[in-house]
Amino acid sequence: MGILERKERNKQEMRLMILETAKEVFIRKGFEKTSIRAIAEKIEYSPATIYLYYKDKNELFFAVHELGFDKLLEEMVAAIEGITDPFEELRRRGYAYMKFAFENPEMYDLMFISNAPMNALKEEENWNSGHKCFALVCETLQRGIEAKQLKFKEVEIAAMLIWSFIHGMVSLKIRNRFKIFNEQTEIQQLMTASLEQMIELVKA
Amino acid sequence: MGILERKERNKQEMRLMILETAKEVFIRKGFEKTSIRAIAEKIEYSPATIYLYYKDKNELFFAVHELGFDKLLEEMVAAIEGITDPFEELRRRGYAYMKFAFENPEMYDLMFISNAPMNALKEEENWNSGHKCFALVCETLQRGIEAKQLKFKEVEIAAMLIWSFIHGMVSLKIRNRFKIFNEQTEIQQLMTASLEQMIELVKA
DNA sequence: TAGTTTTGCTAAACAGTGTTCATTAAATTT
DNA sequence: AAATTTAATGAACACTGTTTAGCAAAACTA
Repeated sequence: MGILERKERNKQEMRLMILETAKEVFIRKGFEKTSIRAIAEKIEYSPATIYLYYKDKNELFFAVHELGFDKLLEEMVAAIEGITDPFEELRRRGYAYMKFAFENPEMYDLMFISNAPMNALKEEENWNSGHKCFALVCETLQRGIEAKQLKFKEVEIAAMLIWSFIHGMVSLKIRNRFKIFNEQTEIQQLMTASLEQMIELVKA
Repeated sequence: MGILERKERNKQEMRLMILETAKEVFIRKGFEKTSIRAIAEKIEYSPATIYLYYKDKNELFFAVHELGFDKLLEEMVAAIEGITDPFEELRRRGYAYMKFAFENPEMYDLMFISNAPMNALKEEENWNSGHKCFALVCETLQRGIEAKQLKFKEVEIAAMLIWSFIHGMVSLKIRNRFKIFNEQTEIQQLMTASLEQMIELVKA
């Protein structure tokens, strides 16, 4: 039955085309300003067609946000290449996370700030994309705690504290709240210094 | 010229009515889902009338977000009533900030997560509402540093670190990213424990 | 091969959004 | 009483996400 296979292949190709176009438009124009119609025009299909492949806009952008997690995961793995010291791992992963956010602000926004992808997540499902990244950080923290290099006792608390801090910093930057600082303050520099300070604070 | 005065008064009353109604609708339905038309219906005026008092939706919600800052400021001041120890001040203000976010999640969202109010802020203007709150925290931190109760040397770094951490935690909660944790994890409890851990970490 | 069914797609519409503007009705001034 | 200023609006514009009836082309069946 080669026909069915070809059809399935075409379907997947179409899904991919929509997905990549959505990603491209979304990164260029931002999530809020990206319309289904704009994506449809770019792939030269009618807007209604998109709804044959994705349930709604939230579901489409959930798929896009998963692409972001693939990339982040990759970079979080690459960040500790050749490293064995858990503490150094933590530092590198902290910087890698921040770097990702700086280089892909729109994608970071969709992944960790925007409501869209979480609205597509049904109550009983769990957030697999998130889980994988989170597990990596937890492993690093766990080893750091076991090696007594960190002033933490519980991984959960450590994970929440570290993640919240970096996410807070990055999201305040992305959503423009660092206007609160003095005009001449070099924000990016201050962010790096804060991350360094945080690393210093958790060192046992 | 009593007529002109009455007119000015009426104008201010109208602005206030729009503002308070906007606040009410927004807190109930969330920012994105609050429409100018819904506010107009509630005050029994046409949607166009709102545009005679506020330039656009962003400007109206900028005004609403300022109400939030008035309240937060109040609570940040009240939080340290009768306290003189800078370290205890920091703890109380940390909890007060978190409590505010918990009790007014929609308002917190508008104040610190949503794009809307910052879009209403012209490039040359500065964010006064934010500044006042920020100054309070900086004072507390400054005194803590001077009293050598904190492991910080620079207020800017301290402020960014502490604020980013609490904001990160609160915003990850509000935007549903703590789904990343185990299902049975008691998030609110973990958040308190993390805040306590953080306070412990910065203690000199 | 001819007829039937299935598939993939779309035009058009629905119900909503923020925003603008000519027009009206009322209040104020002359 | 007439002219002017002001406040408010109805109706429209240009969008948005989403649904649905209908239409060709492809696939299947006789």
